[in-house]
Amino acid sequence: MIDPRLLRDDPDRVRAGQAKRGLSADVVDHALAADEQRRSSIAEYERLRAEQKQLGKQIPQAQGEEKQALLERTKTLSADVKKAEAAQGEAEQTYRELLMAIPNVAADEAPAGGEDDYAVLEEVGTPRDFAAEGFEPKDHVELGRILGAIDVERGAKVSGARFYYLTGVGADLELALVNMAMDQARGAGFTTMIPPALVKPRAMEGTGFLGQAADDVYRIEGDEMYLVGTSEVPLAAYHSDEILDGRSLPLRYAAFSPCFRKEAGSYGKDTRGIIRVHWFDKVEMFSYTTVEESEAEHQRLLGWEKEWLEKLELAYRVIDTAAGDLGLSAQRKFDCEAWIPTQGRYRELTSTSNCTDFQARRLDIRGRFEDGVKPLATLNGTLVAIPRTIVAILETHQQADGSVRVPAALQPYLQGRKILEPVVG
RNA sequence: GGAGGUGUCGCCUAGUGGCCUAUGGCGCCCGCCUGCUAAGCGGGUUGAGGGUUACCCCCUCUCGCGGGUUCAAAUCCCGCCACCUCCGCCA
Repeated sequence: MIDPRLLRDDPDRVRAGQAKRGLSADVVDHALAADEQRRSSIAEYERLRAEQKQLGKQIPQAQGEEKQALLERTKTLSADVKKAEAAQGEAEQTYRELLMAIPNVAADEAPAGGEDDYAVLEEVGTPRDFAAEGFEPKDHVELGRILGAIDVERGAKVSGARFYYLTGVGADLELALVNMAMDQARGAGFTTMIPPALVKPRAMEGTGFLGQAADDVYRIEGDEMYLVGTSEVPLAAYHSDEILDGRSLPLRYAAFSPCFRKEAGSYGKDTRGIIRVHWFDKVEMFSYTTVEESEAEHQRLLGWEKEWLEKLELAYRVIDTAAGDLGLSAQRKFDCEAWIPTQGRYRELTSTSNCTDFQARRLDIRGRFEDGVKPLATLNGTLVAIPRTIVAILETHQQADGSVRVPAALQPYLQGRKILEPVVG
């Protein structure tokens, strides 16, 4: 939810924000009108209610006919108050729905436009030149089969398309990556977390995943529950309805959790392998801080993501996502994209978003500071999304014989293995 | 899933229809006192919204949440949620 103050005092900024995302500004005008309506209905209700309270006080003291007259008047007043209250509630809800539909105002620095209008901030490392080395790289599905690491056929048999089993060294790889990521996060001062992956509507709604993103969310039939698409959801909702001590900030959490995505609208995209799947595990970083500090915190999250990719010895680039490709809650987003040899292009491995006070307003997360109580800022960033990271590692570090070199930093987490050897021909 | 109990301000707590504009304590903040500290004394201390706006001030809502009864609800009634105890089931 954007700051209602901003909408009222500077609606042009909000309109500009809509335009930058390629969205209509109509909702802004509708929300402004609803705000007017809401305020006048509040005034009307409060006027009647004050009168009712005033008269109510006189009744116990009144006697006889005077009392009868008062009772007569308050009886009709009582009905008016009820009506006014209902009208106010309705106006309030209309306003709130419109306000909630407005996405966070993109940062000035974020590029305008859609998916393809990102800005490349930097490229780190050099994509490996397999032609120069004299062999054709195998893709991760083939490598996964040779190593006995990934079983997509049985994943499809048991759970359907876009499911997989990690087996043997594949399973070992996930556990190694998770432990390594958690060690890095712990070392950076994060509190480690294992959050629930099944949440109530409030958490989903509060993080902005029930708007246009709702198609991508699994809902549990018969219960008002959702499977999270990222642990950002339970981590943001963790402190909902709380007022945190401003001196305790920033609060940083790193969570390991499964993630579930319907991938609606992605039919035909990335159908091969485990680049795009309905379920995967992830270690996610999450920060609570002040709006003023959020930009610096965003850079720190990006820094930890880069540190992570460098330890895995991957070639990657950082992009500044265009406004139209930001989630509802985000004001700015950086993606780290690793080079995938068999695709000949960079693919998103991690992503970090600054949601400023957008989610905090929806979830009622505030901080107490010397100058009062204010909504906090929330930020999230991927440390490791398992399947894509495995894809990048296998494809990047493969050798001509189908074996895969283990990056030095990962070796201690893989029982000291330096090479993953093929188990089938 | 069944039965019973509980839910009041950061924490504990008083409050059984109008004098609740919610009590008292702890903690916290400000001040006084004081070699230092502690103690003592005085004051302050839920949050949201509206009006007004330099500051102040006024009003409404907020006793787990939502309805209802009533001129009037923390208080009575109904539903929901959370926690506790017991039973059943279960990894």
